[in-house]
Amino acid sequence: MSERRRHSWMEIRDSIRGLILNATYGPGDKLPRDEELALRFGCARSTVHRAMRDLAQNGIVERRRKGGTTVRRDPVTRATLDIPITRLEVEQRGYRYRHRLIRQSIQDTPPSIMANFGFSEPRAMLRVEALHLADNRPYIFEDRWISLETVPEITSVDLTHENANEWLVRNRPYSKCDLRLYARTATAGDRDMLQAQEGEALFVMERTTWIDAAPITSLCAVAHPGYQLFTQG
Amino acid sequence: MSERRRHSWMEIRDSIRGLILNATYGPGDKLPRDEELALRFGCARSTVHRAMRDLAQNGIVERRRKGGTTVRRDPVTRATLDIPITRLEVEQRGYRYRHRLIRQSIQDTPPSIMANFGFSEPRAMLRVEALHLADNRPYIFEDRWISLETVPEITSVDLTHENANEWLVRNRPYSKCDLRLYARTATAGDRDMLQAQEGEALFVMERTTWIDAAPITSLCAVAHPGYQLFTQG
DNA sequence: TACATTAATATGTAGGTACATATTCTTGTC
DNA sequence: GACAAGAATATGTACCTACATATTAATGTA
Repeated sequence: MSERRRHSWMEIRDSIRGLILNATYGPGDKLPRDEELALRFGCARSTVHRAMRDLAQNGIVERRRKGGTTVRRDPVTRATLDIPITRLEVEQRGYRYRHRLIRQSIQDTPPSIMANFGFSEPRAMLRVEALHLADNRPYIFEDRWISLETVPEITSVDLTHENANEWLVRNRPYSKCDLRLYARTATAGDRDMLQAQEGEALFVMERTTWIDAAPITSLCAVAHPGYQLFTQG
Repeated sequence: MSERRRHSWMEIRDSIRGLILNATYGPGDKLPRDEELALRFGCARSTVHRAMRDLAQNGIVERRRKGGTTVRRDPVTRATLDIPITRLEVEQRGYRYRHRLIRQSIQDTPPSIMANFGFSEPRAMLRVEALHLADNRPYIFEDRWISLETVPEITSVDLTHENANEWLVRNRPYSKCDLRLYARTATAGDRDMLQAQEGEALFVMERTTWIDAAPITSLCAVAHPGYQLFTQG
């Protein structure tokens, strides 16, 4: 009698989302337990769980052990940004990539970098300033600080040849990454470095990474005028 | 004899990542099948699968049915951006939120919006221009186009009271979202609208959403000078 | 050789059981 | 009433089996 067809977790997810959409469960409401929903939908709890994980990941619901599942009170637009290594980005646009090391020295971290890492005291780090070029035109200028404690090998890498961006991404995975994006007006310094008109709007990406609690690198990347960052998918 | 302790998928994930990091498997290499790895690590295939899903999601490996798992040739920095509804963003910063409808009319889509949606022909859509304010100071100006076919009810919503941003996010879930971020120089129009100095750098977010293949909305949001977008987590 | 058909295979998913873990709720003690 | 200890409970995970599905590889046919 009870026709037990197999339900895909995406079907279940859409059903649950439907319940939220048609206001059966509104923002802040508690959803039934997984087991209860499984019974109701005629599927296994693991399938409901799979669906719920997806909804939670997409910011639709929040889940807490024992606390149950609640509909998020504040919907968000959640987007995944892929920031490829710069060489690849340049090559994918059909340009020839080049890279120029501008400066490299060991310095104490300034307040901005301390803030990014959450340091209360300055620390000595390797500061690397480099320019990425696309067909010999400036593409991105990066001012990067690298932890000497977490990444001691970096001092023996020839950064004129291999750039720090690539070396780190290939050799130091990170477990945490903070990203900060904003617009900045080009200064006189940018004019020479990025061939930007003074006063032109520049896109800035600040990125700080850690492996567990250990700081790896913090950088401020300023893109050439006209640069766009986008998601696909 | 064979001590079969339970392995968490995160342990397994870290082990696999370790294999990639210490160059046992380099970029482009094919990893062993899940089953083989499960045997090697002494855990269930499902645990390896769980670990692999995480690695795939974070851009470390790529998986294809029958094709197997390969180490991504081009590492990426993957970050999740949460863009809350603007009212919440304002209120979380401790300001009082207000919203002003500037203009509202039905127009044919211009080329830029057609490009965002992938239209080859212009279509009539509802264009809504609105300003979000924080403590009566301009916060974000949005120029939004809403599909009349996908969202017919929108014409009967009073957008002076409830803003389109919130109405849509609460009433129209999207299955696909394209995001485009860049910097733009303030024009004379921005000066009045956003109280920006002419020539100042402004942060722009373009966002286009669909439900399945049906277009919902495409908007261009220009933030006040000094605005920053960041991830946390 | 070119192309369609079929077999082989690695990942993906559904269902189920048992237990782990993090909270919340309850109860006891002062 | 305040606080600590313990019970209750919803989600999270590990393991297993059986199939589903998407591709690649192999095979057959013109």
